Amino acid sequence: MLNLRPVKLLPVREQAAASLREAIISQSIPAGEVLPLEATAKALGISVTPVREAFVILARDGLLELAQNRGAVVLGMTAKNIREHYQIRAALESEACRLVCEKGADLSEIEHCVNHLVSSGAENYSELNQSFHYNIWLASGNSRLVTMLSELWNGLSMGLRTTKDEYARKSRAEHENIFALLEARDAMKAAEAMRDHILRSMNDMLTRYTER
Amino acid sequence: MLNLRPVKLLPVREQAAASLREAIISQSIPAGEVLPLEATAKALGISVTPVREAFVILARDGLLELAQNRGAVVLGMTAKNIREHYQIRAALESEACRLVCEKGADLSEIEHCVNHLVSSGAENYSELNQSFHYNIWLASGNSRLVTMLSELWNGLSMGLRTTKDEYARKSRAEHENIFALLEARDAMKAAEAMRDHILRSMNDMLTRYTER
DNA sequence: TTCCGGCATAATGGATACAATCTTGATCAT
DNA sequence: ATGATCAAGATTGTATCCATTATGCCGGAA
Repeated sequence: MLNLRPVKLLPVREQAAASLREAIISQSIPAGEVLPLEATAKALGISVTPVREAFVILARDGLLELAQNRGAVVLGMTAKNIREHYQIRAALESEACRLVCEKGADLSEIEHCVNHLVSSGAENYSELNQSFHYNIWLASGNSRLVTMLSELWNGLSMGLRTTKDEYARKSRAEHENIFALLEARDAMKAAEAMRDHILRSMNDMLTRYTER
Repeated sequence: MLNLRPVKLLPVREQAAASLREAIISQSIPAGEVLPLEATAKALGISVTPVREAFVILARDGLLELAQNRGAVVLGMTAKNIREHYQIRAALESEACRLVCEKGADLSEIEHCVNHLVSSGAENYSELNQSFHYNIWLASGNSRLVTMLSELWNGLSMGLRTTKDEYARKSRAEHENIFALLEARDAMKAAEAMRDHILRSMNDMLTRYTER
């Protein structure tokens, strides 16, 4: 018989964290705002306990600050924030490249992503881009690295999607270059290329955020 | 008049997290154990609400796993765990060195630590070592990096203190070398030296953990 | 007017009690 | 021995309650 029982979803704290994350990075909730405990619980249709846990998660993700007796303050995307975020990503992702080279990991998934990125149009660029990076993290074999980078990605990178074609084209070329270096198992150069790739997109974001 | 009111300590959730962290990394609580909610709350002399938040914190630190409806499971210090931990530290700390060089940060605090490390005995090696690393993080100017590395340090490095003199001597020489490269503002070499330093201590830890 | 201090309100941090759901282990029949 | 049933215990989420603390307003003094 068909089992129609609803699948067990993520814990409520995770769902709440996801909802709030979405709202914060899309700036539906402006920076500086404080999130009242009961009000947000009511708004999400849940009780306060999982909301507290969600606040802890988001604070660890760098999206909130839990100030003493003053509640959860939404942190804005200041230039400093963006810079710090990308510097950390650069460090971790270049380490991932190094590990991939050193352990001679399988590259077929990564190659797949690169090929799609080159051939397909720009409409699903964002997903393919994420997929490319994610598969490198996976291939590094360091699961802790994967979770940390996933959290970072959710924390800010998701809210800072590149839309300009110009950037997408540059990115694509860099992806091909990185893949070639991974294939050559050149740990140093691959790590350096990834670092440059991420720091360049950091600069793109910074100009986009300051020029408006 | 003298103010004898007790200073406001950290939130209870942080204290609880610290206590449990200590217990886990010192292996007072063996790996695989599950931490019952009410029992731990009672053991810590607090209520369950902050304990839940502490569990979330420790799960993010990689010391616990929050399994669906099965509570908080203590994760052990397997070789894989240690390797992943140090690889991430290596990435972040070498990035810190790079940033210190690039921005030409003030090195006086770091120099101070090195001098003390060289001159003083081995009894307080651990604190001086931590202080050396911490001041590099600070000098990088990336506050997010500081918090992440602090959490990592609390998560595992604290529980894996080096005691052997042999290691301490090697470490000291490496610290001097790193400082010299920082002073020379040689970002590449300083980053590489820090990376090697941390990966070497990783290997020391791995042999210590597998040889017993 | 401007600045300072006290007071009242409101919200947080934490405690506690409780309902519902899930895991688990033991019992029992096949 | 194997497999299903079922009861006990734990977790997850809900609902309040209380003490402490931040904050804003108001009034008085310089």
